[in-house]
Amino acid sequence: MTKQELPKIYDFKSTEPRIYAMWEAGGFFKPHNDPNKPGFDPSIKPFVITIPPPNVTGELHIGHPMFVSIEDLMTRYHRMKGFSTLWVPGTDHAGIATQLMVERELLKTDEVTREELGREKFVARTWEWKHKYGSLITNQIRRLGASCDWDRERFTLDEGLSRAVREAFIRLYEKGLIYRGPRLINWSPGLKTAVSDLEVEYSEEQATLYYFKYMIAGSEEFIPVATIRPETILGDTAVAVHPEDERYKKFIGKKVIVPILGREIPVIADEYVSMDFGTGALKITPGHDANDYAIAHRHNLPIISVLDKAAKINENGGQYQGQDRFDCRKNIWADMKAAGLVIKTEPYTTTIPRSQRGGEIVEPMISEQWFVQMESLAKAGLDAVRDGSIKIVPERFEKVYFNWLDNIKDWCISRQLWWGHRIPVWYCPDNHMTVSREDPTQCAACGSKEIRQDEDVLDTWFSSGLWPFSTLGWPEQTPDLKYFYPTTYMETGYDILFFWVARMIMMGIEFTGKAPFNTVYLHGLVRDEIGRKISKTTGNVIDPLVLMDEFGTDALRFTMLVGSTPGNDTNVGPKKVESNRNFANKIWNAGRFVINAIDGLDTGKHTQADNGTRKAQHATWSLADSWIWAKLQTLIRDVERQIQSFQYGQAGQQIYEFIWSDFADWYVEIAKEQMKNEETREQTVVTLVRVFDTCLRLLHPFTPFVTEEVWGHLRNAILESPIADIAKDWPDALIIARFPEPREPEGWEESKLADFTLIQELVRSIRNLRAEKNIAPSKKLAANISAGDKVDLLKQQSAMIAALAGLDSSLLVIQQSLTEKPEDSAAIVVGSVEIYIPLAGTVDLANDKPRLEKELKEAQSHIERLEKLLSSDFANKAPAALVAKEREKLEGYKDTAQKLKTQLK
RNA sequence: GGGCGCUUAGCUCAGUUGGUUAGAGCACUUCGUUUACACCGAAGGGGUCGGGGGUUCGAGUCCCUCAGCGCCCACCA
Repeated sequence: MTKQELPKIYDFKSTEPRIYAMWEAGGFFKPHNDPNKPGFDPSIKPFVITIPPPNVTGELHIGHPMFVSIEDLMTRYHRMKGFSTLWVPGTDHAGIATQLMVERELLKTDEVTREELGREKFVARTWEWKHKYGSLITNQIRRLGASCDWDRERFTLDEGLSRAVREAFIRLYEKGLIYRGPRLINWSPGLKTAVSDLEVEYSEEQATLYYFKYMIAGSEEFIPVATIRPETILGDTAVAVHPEDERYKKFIGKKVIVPILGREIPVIADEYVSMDFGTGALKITPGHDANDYAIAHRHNLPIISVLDKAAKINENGGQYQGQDRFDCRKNIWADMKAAGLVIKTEPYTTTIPRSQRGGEIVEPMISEQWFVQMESLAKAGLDAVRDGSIKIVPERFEKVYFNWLDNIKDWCISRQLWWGHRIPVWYCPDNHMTVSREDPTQCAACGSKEIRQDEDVLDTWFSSGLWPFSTLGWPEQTPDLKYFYPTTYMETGYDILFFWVARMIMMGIEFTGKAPFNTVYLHGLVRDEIGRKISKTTGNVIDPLVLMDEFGTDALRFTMLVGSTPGNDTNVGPKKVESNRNFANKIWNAGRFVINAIDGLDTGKHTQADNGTRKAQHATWSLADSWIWAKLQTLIRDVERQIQSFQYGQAGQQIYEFIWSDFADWYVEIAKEQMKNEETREQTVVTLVRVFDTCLRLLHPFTPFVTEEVWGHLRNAILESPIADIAKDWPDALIIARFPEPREPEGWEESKLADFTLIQELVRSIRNLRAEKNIAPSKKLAANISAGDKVDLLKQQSAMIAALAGLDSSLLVIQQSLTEKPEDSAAIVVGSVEIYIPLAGTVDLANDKPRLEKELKEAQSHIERLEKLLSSDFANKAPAALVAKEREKLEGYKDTAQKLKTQLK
């Protein structure tokens, strides 16, 4: 492939699908060491991630690129490191979300509700939906470049995982950790199902506090009580006061009359009641309030439910029966007012419990549900993190995790939904329970054939909690499970630490005896360009598909990775993605340049030195060759260290800067010069190739598409060139190439770095002068250089300096010291080096003085600072090397200052 | 009521064993279409690192404290 055939602009649109198809068809996403295949070697270390399964009916949102970018980076990095790498993909049945979606669709197309359709048909319908649209999200995940082993794709409701769910339920049940019973739970009236504590969100809202009278039976006296939910008065079974409260002590043990209903209920004493809050008296509604429920238990109070499943007042609500909870609130208050029981109302800010899904107000209600007893599970989960079996990144989330598990409550796992894993419990007419791994045909206790299965399904998170091992075949001891479990990293958002991560840990330990992963990496949430939470109502939704269409997948991925740090939220907007699109294009064009350089090599003229021989030829390298190679070694070390410590953003940033600033802006420009010379040409191309190849390898986990594409072209170009040996052990695709390792010892050729930095400074100063003096870039300048002890270096590098700074080589004089100061020249001073640019006639040199004075002033301020520093305790207490470095700097500035002073005389 | 995070250039953010002129992208100014790239290049301008105190030879980085913003957890009617 020659330059003409490669377009100037990287065409990600046609490249990405082609590259992905190539990877997938090539089997590159599969672990190279597969326990199901002959030749399996158990001693090879696996690296495993199970994907946080997206909702099967979901569509790509901006959160997906975040986790895919990170997990794919982790996966690709380890694959390139030689691990037998497996990223298990899959989807979640997402009970409520999916059911709602299908219900909505059903209503629209068929105008029937799910109840009208019936359970069996509805579930069938949902499966249809899943088959039809389930691949939408996985294809979108593919588009992000995810290198998952799609042959191992799983679904939480598929046969194997359903078996796992049933096994897990039964084991917990047999252990006595699962129980069923009426408890106060959070009820979602719209969805008509119980939800767990975690699914309730509390929002601060303006509400009204209603003050009213609880009349003492047979008396004109009353106890004032306040409530936010007057309709719950219907379910009151006591009024509680503090035992020490002088105001109400006399009423303890007496009866009060429930407004409107006229029931008599006791006045009780309980220390829970705070005397200095509200009226100091508390109405007790055990059926609809968690605290009241607890108090009722202490005092053996009856429990009255007044709401039905739709949150309408039930038969216990007397005349209000059938009213909606909020209508009842108004009506009962009006009636109480009429009865003279009302004291006052006042505005009040309080926390309102709302359903995480849909946002409706959730009601605490008594209901028959299934629970998992969490205490022992939580303890094991705590220990695993405490003893270091599991590490959480960033560490601060460990505290959050501990805090939650330390205060854990039993988990309500039953949901009154149809889409999900049905609870594997059957009842006979005598209400014997049969709990079974296989669907039973008769009651285990009485043999009755008339058994019916529990109507409820399990909380979606119950099956997700098994994900790291259920996807690998558990409860079967499959080869996959034996080799790939426990998995390595669990990467997900901090927002589901409790929902998912904690439960996977607890269930993993419970069922497999092992922590399901050794590291939890938590990423932050994606916010919009100015840091607002993304929501449909704000209208700031960012569609990743649009971003990919416009800027390419690599650009989006790089944006996600760079500038974000573990556990912190990230702002994303099109501008960032655009600048990273430019980066992809930069890589493309750097590639074009290198390929072009290879194509320029003349087969006849070049010896076929092999790679090893070239490696030994450092002595023949130019300063620039050594410099870029030395910087590359540092880069490799830094990137390795950063990836190991999960600083992916930093790693990406460093590679970016190396490619753009060091390689493209400096080395490539120098290479253009070096390639003009037959003697340095081949070596230059070899350096270009080796450095650029390393860059592509380093970058591949970040921006897989463009690196793979360019690398392919590069490889082809090399293989057809006289330096083909360089690529002779390269694999077919970059995705399976080895990740770079340092090739030289630390600190290799450090002196070259300093030498090159001096050249850079000189070149910059000359360019600066040109800019300041408004000298046309095309104008070649003459220069006299007094180089002092750098004379040999500058003489050797004169061609390079001339080329980079736009000097005329034939008018470039470099001497140790000039015999006399050139007239009519602008002077530049860098340390001991003085450069004179004759500018007579072109510019007015009279006004050159301020420039030099400014520089002198600057140098002097440095001298002052450094002298102060070096005369302080710093000189005695700081590491010697550091002190020496500062001394050297001081000498440099002194040189500069002194020379500038002479200039100014 | 507890806990956590953030506060660094006009904007959005990096800056992990404390090391001495604090970085990037975008935006801005000037110049430039030199055969990798104008999705580019060159040269610039711009920051008392939220305030105060402390530890240290040395603090954006560690400790204390205050302030503002945000998040999580929590049973006060």
